[in-house]
Amino acid sequence: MVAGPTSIGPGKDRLRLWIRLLRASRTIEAELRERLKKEFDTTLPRFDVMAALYRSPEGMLMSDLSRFLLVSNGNVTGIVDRLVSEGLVTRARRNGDRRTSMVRLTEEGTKSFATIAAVHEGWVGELLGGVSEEEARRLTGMLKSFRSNWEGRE
Amino acid sequence: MVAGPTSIGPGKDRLRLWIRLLRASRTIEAELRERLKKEFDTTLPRFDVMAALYRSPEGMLMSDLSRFLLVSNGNVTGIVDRLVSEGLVTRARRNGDRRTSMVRLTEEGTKSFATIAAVHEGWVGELLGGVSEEEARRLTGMLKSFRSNWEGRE
DNA sequence: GGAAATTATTTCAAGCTTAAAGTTTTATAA
DNA sequence: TTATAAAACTTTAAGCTTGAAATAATTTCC
Repeated sequence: MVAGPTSIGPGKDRLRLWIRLLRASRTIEAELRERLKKEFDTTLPRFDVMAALYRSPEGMLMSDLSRFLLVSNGNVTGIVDRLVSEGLVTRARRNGDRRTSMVRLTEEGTKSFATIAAVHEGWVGELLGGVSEEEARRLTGMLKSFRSNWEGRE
Repeated sequence: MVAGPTSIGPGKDRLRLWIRLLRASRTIEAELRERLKKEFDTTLPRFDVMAALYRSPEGMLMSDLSRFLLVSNGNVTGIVDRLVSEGLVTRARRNGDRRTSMVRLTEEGTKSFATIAAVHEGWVGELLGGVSEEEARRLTGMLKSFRSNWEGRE
């Protein structure tokens, strides 16, 4: 998936784009993962879950998290389990629907995330330093559009 | 890593770009992974390794593979182990340097990959259909540049 | 009301992934 | 030489990831 096109033809430019896209995101992701580990002894998936919860102080259901983060249900279960055992997150059973539980950041989790997020934003700024803010806005716009074609069919 | 910015400020546009980039590649990657599983009973990492080997009929060392695919050494060991056990790849010890072994596609592996790659290219064309070929070339160019800033330091 | 379907979540097995530690082989250099 | 370092690779432990199966609670509808 990270290799170059194996043939030439009509789809060639889109294939090249996809390979670039994947290499770029993997490279940046690897660097961020390494720094999160070294500087804060945490992981990207934990960071992702905490980021989602930080935006929803009222809490999120497990299924909200999995939908929002584009990962499977079972995956979220494990990550939340670990965050709970580290005291960064709570799972509160609900009276209304006893199948579900509300996941929230603890006070410690909130403080911890705020610290990490500030540094993280700086890292991203650094790693994407080759793109001007203006160019970043244009690229963002392009990326916004290109999913709509096929997503949400079936 | 997939959530939106948690603050506003100077790095905001780059952070937005990074989040878009990651969401886009994760969405496409997930779709491709699912199709590879359903249609060919294989996985993305296996496909990646085979794609790399397909470009190098003379073979690749394990370390070549790991460098090219941007993954760790130990990771490649496991994937190649499975490909070998499936008869798609061979590991040939070398006379010159007995620490290393040359990894090559078998005849079956070559045929299998060619089939899958053709279909795969079509999928990418479909999934990136919202981007014109012209636009794809421009985006590719932009992505090409934006790593050079920080990569290869230290 | 009660069977049947749906929804929310967890569990499980298999595989992917990394960093770190271990093994074997080759290169360096005193 | 022959110790020491370096290189190539594998192994290991821990965690991430998925899809499928299992569990439990709620809703639907006869």
